[in-house]
Formats: sequence, C-alpha cells, structure tokens
Amino acid sequence: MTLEEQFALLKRGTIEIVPEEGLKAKLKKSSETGKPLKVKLGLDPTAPDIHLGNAVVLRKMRQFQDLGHEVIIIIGDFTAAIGDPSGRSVTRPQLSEEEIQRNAKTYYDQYCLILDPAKTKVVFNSEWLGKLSFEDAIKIASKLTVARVLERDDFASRLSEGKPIGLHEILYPMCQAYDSVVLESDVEVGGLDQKFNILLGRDLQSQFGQEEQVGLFMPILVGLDGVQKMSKSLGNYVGVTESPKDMFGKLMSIPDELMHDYFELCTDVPLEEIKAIDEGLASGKLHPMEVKKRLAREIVTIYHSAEAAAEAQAEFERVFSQRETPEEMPDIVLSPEDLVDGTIWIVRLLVKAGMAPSNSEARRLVQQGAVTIDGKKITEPSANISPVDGQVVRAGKLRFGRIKLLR
RNA sequence: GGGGAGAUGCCCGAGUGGUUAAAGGGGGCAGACUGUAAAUCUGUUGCCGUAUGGCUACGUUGGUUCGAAUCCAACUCUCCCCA
Repeated sequence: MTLEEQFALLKRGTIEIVPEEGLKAKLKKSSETGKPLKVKLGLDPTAPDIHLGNAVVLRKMRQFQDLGHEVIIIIGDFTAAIGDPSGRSVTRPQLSEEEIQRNAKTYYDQYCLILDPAKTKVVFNSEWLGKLSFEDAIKIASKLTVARVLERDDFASRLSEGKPIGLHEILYPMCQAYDSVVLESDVEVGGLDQKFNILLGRDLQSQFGQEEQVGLFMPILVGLDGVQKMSKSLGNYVGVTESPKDMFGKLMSIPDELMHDYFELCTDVPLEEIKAIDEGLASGKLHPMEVKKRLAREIVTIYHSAEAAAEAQAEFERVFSQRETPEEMPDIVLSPEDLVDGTIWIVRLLVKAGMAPSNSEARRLVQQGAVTIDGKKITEPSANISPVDGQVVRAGKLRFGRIKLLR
C-alpha cells in the first residue's frame, strides 16, 4: 500500500487530523526506518464496559495495527482518581490493586473483539504518575499556563456558569498530556471531546524537546436517545459484549436520523453504499425500518456472528412486530412461602420478579394496563392470582418472566 | 480579610408561613397509534398491602409558630465582586 493510500485509509471517518502533514511525515519516516509508530489511546478504568462509542475509536486503532503500527492503551487508573472534568464529575475513589487487575482483564477481553492483541500494549498511568514527587509535578505544571488550560470548553463554560472547578481538575489535562511525554507517542487517537487534552499533549511534548504527536479525532457517536453522546453513565449505550438480542433491540430504538452516522462509524459498509441508502430513504424507496434492521444486523454480525444476527432479528420481529413472547426469559421462582392459600398478590409478584423496584411502581404498572399473565391483562392492583408453573408474566414491552413453582 | 448571592425531587428549575409530595421543562416508565424499543399523542413518575390513611423529603443542626421548603440562629458547601 502506498503512503498516500495509507493516509487515505486512516483519514476516512475522522473529523480532523492535527496536523495532516505531520501524519504523512510520520508514516513516511516509519516506512523508511521500519520502526512502527506508537499510537496512544487513553481509557478510563472505572467503566470497563466498552460500547459502540468507544469502538469508533478502537476501530480506527485497528487500522493502524493492520498497517503494522503499535497500539498502546493507557488505563488511566491514576487520573481516574481525579475524575474527568467533563460533565458533572464526582470525585472517584482510588481503585484497589485487585480492582485494577480485574478491570484490566475485562478490558483485555473486550478490546480483543476489535484490536489485534499481538500488537497491543497495555500500561497503567499510575506507573509513572504515581511516582512523581510534588516537586516533579510542579515542574511539569510550570510548563503550562492557567489561561491555556482554561481555554478548554468544559472549564470555560463552567466558569461562566458559576459552577465550581476543583484545582485538581485543572491538572487532569496536564496528566494526560504528560502520558504522551512519557510514552513518546507519535499519534493519539480520541473523540473530538478529547481534542483539548490531546493538543495539550503536543504542547507539552515540544516543551520536553520531543517531536509532537499527531492528534487524530473521531466524531462523537450520539447515544440511543439521539441527543447526548453515547456514554455508560447516561445509559444510552450499546455494549460490545451485550447479547445479540439486546444489541439488536437497542439499535432498533435509535431515532431514524441517527442511522447514517451509525452506518458510517460502526459498520464496514462502504461509503458509496451508505450514500445509496441515504438516497433510498430520501426518495421513499427504502423503508426506514428495513434499513434499521440492516444496520442492527451489520453491527451484531461484527461482535457476534451473522447467524446470531439473523436469530436476533427473528426474535425481535416475533416480540415487537407480532407481539408474541420471546423464546427465552428469566424464571420467576416462587417457593411455597411466597404463596398464601396458593395465591400471590400481583404487586408482590412483580417486585419479586424484579420487574418493578417498589410496590408503588408495580401498582402503577398494573393500573396502566402494562401487566399480563399468559396474555390476560391484569388491571386491578389488589388482585391476588393463583400462579401456575410455566405461566408467562409480562410487564410493558420489555419485561418478561416465566413462573417457576417450587414445592 | 471585606461585601453580596445561593443550596429544592433522577437532572434543570418555580415556590417567601397553611389548599405543597411541592408549578414548569428534561429524562424515565406506561398506554394509544404505527413503520421499530423511530416520530406523534395521552397518562404517569417518593415510599408503605390494597388506604376520605400513614411515613419520609426542600444542604446540616437547633429554634419561633397551632402550622415552616418558606421566618430566626449556628454550621457545612458553592458562586460573584473587592483585597
């Protein structure tokens, strides 16, 4: 592959490369010296649950690997204690050694779905950040200015809205930038929300007399709600390890307008084909639901298999299009102590089944007509029912359970 | 160090003595409809075994009052201006 082709491949899907010439130069140098580029990615250890939004970046990393470069994943165990200043950060507890190891293992299992483990190195930033003395930290800090750090969007808006900014939070970008110095990274990939931190890495590297890394920015994947970015804490995400069924269903719930971005960022469907889909939708030749099913199938296939995707689709159609019951559902185990004269209060049953967090919530579900047993609607919250082994309890569209009686 | 403003339910945000489990919006959940767990519309959204009922809740702790999210005091935290 020529350098131009390599560059074109890497550029695809990115929002911005800073600077483009820098990346070209690094690719050239790497091919001349035979030395792979160090491509850096930082991950937060507190949420070891990789979702499609993270995958956008990881898939880009994979391309670098396929071109022979080295990927270095930094688990931000040290910086996690600070808490990323973006959003309503709450200071997080320092993770224990075991937790870190466990999370690292989880990460490994998950990113292997996307990355080539043979070309991936994992490091923890506590390895070097934890060893800095206060004096060292101050020396690093002296290379940056307050104004420079306050340029950052989060800080600027929090400042103008009168919201607090912890002094330690200001150090977060510095820590991330220093990671780049320690690793002598050539490229750092990240979402656009990482722009500031990654560019700061460039500044700091040059302060330390190093060649500056190239920043490569991917678009932020919008979450299932169609408004906010996909993130675990907002609950609007699809995890890469989720079951085919959940993945399919969640993807079917995205607003229609999001389909284009998902095709582009989360699948391998060629760009020309995506364009054809857009046109088909605009002209009415393609049905949005069918397109969305295709999208869901493509994504499930990446993380599971084509067969699993087909099954997930069949299940989805059975449950939501035909309103039938799913093939598999959790058991609601009832022991004799749960029954009074062979009956159980419907509200109690729902709470016991985990379908409602409280009696009040369960009562509401019943009153709203969301609860059926074997297809028969229960509308009276005071009802006592006589459970029969194998009966299907349904609350709303998503919650199912099969009664299992113990004797 | 001085002066000023503020802390309300998952989030934002009204509310300055009773009719406030607390307006409105967001989010969540449910129903209808449908083309899908899209969109739209409607309802609902503290907890308690079934309640013209009880309990908990408006930063914390006390106080005033028949009655407090609302008044008073102290404390904790945050923001702004000045130094």
